[in-house]
Amino acid sequence: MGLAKTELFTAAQNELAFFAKVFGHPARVAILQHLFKINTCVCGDLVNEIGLAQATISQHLKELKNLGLIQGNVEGTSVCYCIDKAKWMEMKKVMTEFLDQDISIQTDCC
Amino acid sequence: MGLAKTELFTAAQNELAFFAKVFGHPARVAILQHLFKINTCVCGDLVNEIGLAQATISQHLKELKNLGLIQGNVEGTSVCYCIDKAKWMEMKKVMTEFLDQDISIQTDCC
DNA sequence: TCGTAATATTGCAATATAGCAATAAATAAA
DNA sequence: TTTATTTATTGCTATATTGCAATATTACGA
Repeated sequence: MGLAKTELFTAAQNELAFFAKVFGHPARVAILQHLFKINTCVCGDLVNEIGLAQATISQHLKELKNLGLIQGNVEGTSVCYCIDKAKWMEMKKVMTEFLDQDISIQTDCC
Repeated sequence: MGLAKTELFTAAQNELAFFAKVFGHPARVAILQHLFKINTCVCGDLVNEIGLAQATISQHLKELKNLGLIQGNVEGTSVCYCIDKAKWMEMKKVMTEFLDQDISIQTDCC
């Protein structure tokens, strides 16, 4: 029904899926990459950088902010966004543990 | 319109989003973890392991297979699934590069 | 105060996703 | 050949997501 049965899974599995979902759209990937590349707060130019409408960018930023991966600081009429490094590290740990689960496996079956 | 404007983004950004999207559901996370944990082909018991209906599991397996992360080998009446290690490594590289982009950043702004 | 600029929110349409019952397909066993 | 077992597919419903135009909000500057 378009609704994941989260109660069937562990908190860790749901958390990982939640993080991964936010990366599941190229616009959010592009936003995060731009924030890292610029290495400073970004006020406004994301709409020009990425070709989507202002309302759409605002929505994607909201999702990233809700997850805690970015922070928004009001500065006059504009809002400056930057990566929340602590949250990024937390997310990275969760993702890396998942990605590295192949390391403990020695044998092959197929 | 429920449709990502992929043409606005680079191939790398779209590829990453494509990989991430498949991890964006706890059932697929659980399936992959089970395959790693068992460390052998899995024939059938995924439906019991995870609490979803057989048709639903089959759909999730199909998505993982389409992406190339798992292989399905027919064995009698059942189909045995296992991780495709080569594809897993390829995916891991793409994801890790994205996750590690914070390493090159020294300063902080906010 | 009024106008301007930047961002957020609302409301809508179109498409995507998740889930499952029912059914189909494939193969092994009797 | 018939039956049982296992997995895939179909068809459907409900919810989620993406995108944008229009509008609201907020704060600065004249």
